[in-house]
Amino acid sequence: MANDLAQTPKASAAQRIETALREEIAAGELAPGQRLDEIGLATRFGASRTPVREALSRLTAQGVLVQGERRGVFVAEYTRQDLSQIFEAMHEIEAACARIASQRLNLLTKSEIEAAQAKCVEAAQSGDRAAYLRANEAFHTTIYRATGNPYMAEIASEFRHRTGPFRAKKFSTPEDLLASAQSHQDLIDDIFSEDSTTASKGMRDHMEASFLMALKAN
Amino acid sequence: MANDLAQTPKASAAQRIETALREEIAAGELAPGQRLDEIGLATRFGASRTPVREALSRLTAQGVLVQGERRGVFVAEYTRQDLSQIFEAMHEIEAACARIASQRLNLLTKSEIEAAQAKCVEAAQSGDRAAYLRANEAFHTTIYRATGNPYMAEIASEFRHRTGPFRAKKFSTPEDLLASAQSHQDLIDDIFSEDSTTASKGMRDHMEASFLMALKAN
DNA sequence: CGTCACTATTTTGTATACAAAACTAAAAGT
DNA sequence: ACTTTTAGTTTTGTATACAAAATAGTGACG
Repeated sequence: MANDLAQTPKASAAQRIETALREEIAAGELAPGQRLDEIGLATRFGASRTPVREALSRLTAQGVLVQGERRGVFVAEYTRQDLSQIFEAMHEIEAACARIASQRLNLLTKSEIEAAQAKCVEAAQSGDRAAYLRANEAFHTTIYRATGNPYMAEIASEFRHRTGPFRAKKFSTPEDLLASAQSHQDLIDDIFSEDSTTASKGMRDHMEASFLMALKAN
Repeated sequence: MANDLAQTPKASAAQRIETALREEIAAGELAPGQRLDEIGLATRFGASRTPVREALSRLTAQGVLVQGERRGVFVAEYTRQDLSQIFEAMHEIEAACARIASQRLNLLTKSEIEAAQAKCVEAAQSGDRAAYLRANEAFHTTIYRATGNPYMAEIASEFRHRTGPFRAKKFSTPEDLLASAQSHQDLIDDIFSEDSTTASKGMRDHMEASFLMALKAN
């Protein structure tokens, strides 16, 4: 039995680098607009430029990075307008997920959503911000999966990744965590109503509240 | 002044290969499920494996290609279920575009949409199938642009490209063209109502009708 | 006759090397 | 002093080489 601590025992270097960079960007460790030089990353990850280039190439194709005018790849940097448009698109996609999920509910997906929400509540009550961020992520991912549509789920995940750096700062106070968890509960009620209009409106409301919370943190 | 016939004078080899492959796949020259071997492509394009790998990597990230279980990259092959899921996602995104567009109408976007529709009607009445396909494409793209949200527009375009090979066969009869044009007109009415619910429902109806037409053609 | 093991070939992933492009900076000329 | 040119350095893109993994093929043994 392999060591569980070795997270990705047989992942290629390119994949390791890709996910590592994605996480760092999502966590805001790599600031938007920052330039990523290949050789630096190569030495940092103890690899050559080849796998680094592959990782950068894929992240660029996903919109996490952007290719500069002349030279270099940069962490995607968004103007206020860009951000508002990206969030608008994200809201629409999340609402569509909620809509589809509401039409395809079953005992399994329902229990999965409830389990994910339970973890959110737990993290919120203990005031563990990092844990809540993870649980919140998992909650939304659970809804994506509940659509039963992997294509829909993938776009939604992609947008979540894109907006990661800008959502990272929210949940500044313990009260925010509890408010978010409550908002989740309202959303669940709307989705479980199995009415597509109610479900998508519920998600829009939740996303709106979440967005305002993010704005407040900046 | 440079020669206009040299389409991409300073495009990198990797980009040339990427777009060439994308077009071949969209045109159906490379069949779904077909394996793409790096060395073969390299010799075919007169390049080395490095730019080929970069192109394959990006196309994989975009879902045009898929990585096989064990070995090799393959042209994405969709099962009936996959297709239904992809179309479902596409419908949702198109509906979201219609919804946003309806909230952001102005004289310019209205006239653009009407102009695009006029070309559809013209092509439909003259029974020019190829022209209608182009006009239809332009019509939907116009709606994407009318959202004022390039991110939304890009996802929508992406899905339209993905489903291109499977929508190509529809519009078998001249009556289909006229029916589609009429469906467009209904859709325009719904969008111009400036009621987001009506607009998104209108697009859903249109997409549904269009989808059924595509099914009929197979 | 079938199964297992071992070798050989293909294929992928990574490293390194090199050429071309572009930015930087310094020097020369006006 | 300012522009232009030109050398130098960084950086990107591509090619080739090599190692590791995987599949296929071959033969031996049950």
